[in-house]
Amino acid sequence: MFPPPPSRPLRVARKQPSPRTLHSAEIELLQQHSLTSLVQRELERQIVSGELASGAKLNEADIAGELRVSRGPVREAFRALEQAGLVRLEKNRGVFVRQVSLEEANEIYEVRAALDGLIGRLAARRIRPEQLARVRAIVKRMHAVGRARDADAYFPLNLEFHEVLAEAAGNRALRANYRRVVNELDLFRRETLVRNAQNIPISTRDHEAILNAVVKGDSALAERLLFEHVINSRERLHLALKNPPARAPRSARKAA
Amino acid sequence: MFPPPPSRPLRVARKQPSPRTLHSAEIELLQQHSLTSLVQRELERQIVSGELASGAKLNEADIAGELRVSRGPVREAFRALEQAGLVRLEKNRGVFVRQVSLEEANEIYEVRAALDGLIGRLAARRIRPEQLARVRAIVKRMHAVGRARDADAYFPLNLEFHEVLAEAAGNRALRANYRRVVNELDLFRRETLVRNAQNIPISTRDHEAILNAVVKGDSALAERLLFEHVINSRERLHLALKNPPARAPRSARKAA
DNA sequence: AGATTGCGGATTGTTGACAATCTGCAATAT
DNA sequence: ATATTGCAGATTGTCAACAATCCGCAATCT
Repeated sequence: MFPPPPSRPLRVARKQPSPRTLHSAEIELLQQHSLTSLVQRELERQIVSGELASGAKLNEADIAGELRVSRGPVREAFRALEQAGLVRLEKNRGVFVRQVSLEEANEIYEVRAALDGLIGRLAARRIRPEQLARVRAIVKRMHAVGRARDADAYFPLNLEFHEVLAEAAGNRALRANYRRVVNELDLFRRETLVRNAQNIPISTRDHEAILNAVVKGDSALAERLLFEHVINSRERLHLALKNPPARAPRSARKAA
Repeated sequence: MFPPPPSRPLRVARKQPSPRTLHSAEIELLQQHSLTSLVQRELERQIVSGELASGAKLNEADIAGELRVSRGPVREAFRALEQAGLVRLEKNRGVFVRQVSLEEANEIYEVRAALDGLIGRLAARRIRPEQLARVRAIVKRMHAVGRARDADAYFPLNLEFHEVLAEAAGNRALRANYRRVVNELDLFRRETLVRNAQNIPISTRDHEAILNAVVKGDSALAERLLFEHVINSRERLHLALKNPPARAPRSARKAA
């Protein structure tokens, strides 16, 4: 096992006798973040992007070495990531990328449905014109992608659709909670790797109906449609898991 | 400023040559928790109990000294508490017990309403007999306390009522999210110190109606009633803030 | 007088070292 | 052959020291 080539260091050069003039914005931005927060962000990125597989073990020393940082900030980042639901800590054993079981995912889906319902209710009333334009554009692209049965292209569009609506709801607490829940569900989806192109037309129809409700400002309808959309997504996921489409459905990877 | 008398140490005696026999349960329980998790739990307790006032500054060295622990575990606990929404970190400045503004509280109330709605929907279907008995008993005590206009006694009953329902919903992810949200709201309520005895009868009537819906297993009704109960609580809070009952309403304490 | 600059103490950020625990494997015993 | 014991290396938990930053106050300048 070779030590990976040390990637770009996170460190914000401690001593900065460099005469190069920094614009004040740059200075403040760099000074704002501690090493811990940078490590946290980087690990979060690697986890949600799938670079770090579900269930993978995170070695303190290795990560510290790769990011050119001592173990302290890494440990602090671990504590934050645990609260965020992205990793699991086992005392004296190590930390692992969280594995979300089907049962957990089912529960999380319900929470997400409730939050998405509220998002619909609020967004229908508060969405701003430029946000509405973005949603329209996304749905338009969904149609194109759907005709091509391109599941890989559809996936990020789906995320973006819901992201814009969450923003349009104009409630920061709601958005923060929503993000956390979606992150956890992504952990599960990444593990199961189920992306059924068959469902794209159904999903797109859902999105179109939601968009229409938001356009009309019908908050009750938008709420109901979004809630049901999430629950239906869950059911479609169950079906896909029972009838594995082509690839293996559940690679029950354990910790390394 | 005298150094506070060092309270009981958290430390789980490193070397334990003590011959006293420990029951296996004790051993496992102590070994399970790292100092970090114990510090975290202790600080969380102090914050939600109000021992640490909203906005108070938490000094690493002081806390470490009081708990007989080095600064490392304290810093790790801070990171976890930040993600839990209980403290705010300012780089190179320190950590402070989070202050929840009225605007934030309004947003959080909406999130709580959505989660409580889901709790009602699920609890109406899944509540078990002994949980139902507990809810009945709580509502009964609420009536007694309400007749006495005893706001201090009513407050914990209110918490317990919702806690039991959250448990009855039988969804761990929901319960975890709900707890976090309620914690944040408690932060706000503790700051405003509004406990209006006038509202007890109204609140109790709400709870009774919710209980009836749950008994009937009417999930749609329970969902609606719980959602509206939370929103109405928020409105009552607004009224109480506008018409300060007796004591000063908003003691805008800044950091120490 | 009011604003600015320059210490000095206090506090936070980071690091490396040490202690404790776990894991895997080999040696031994049954 | 199987189970148990006892290392040795690797990994995590904790700590104390060092570096960097911030804050308040006095000295200085305009």
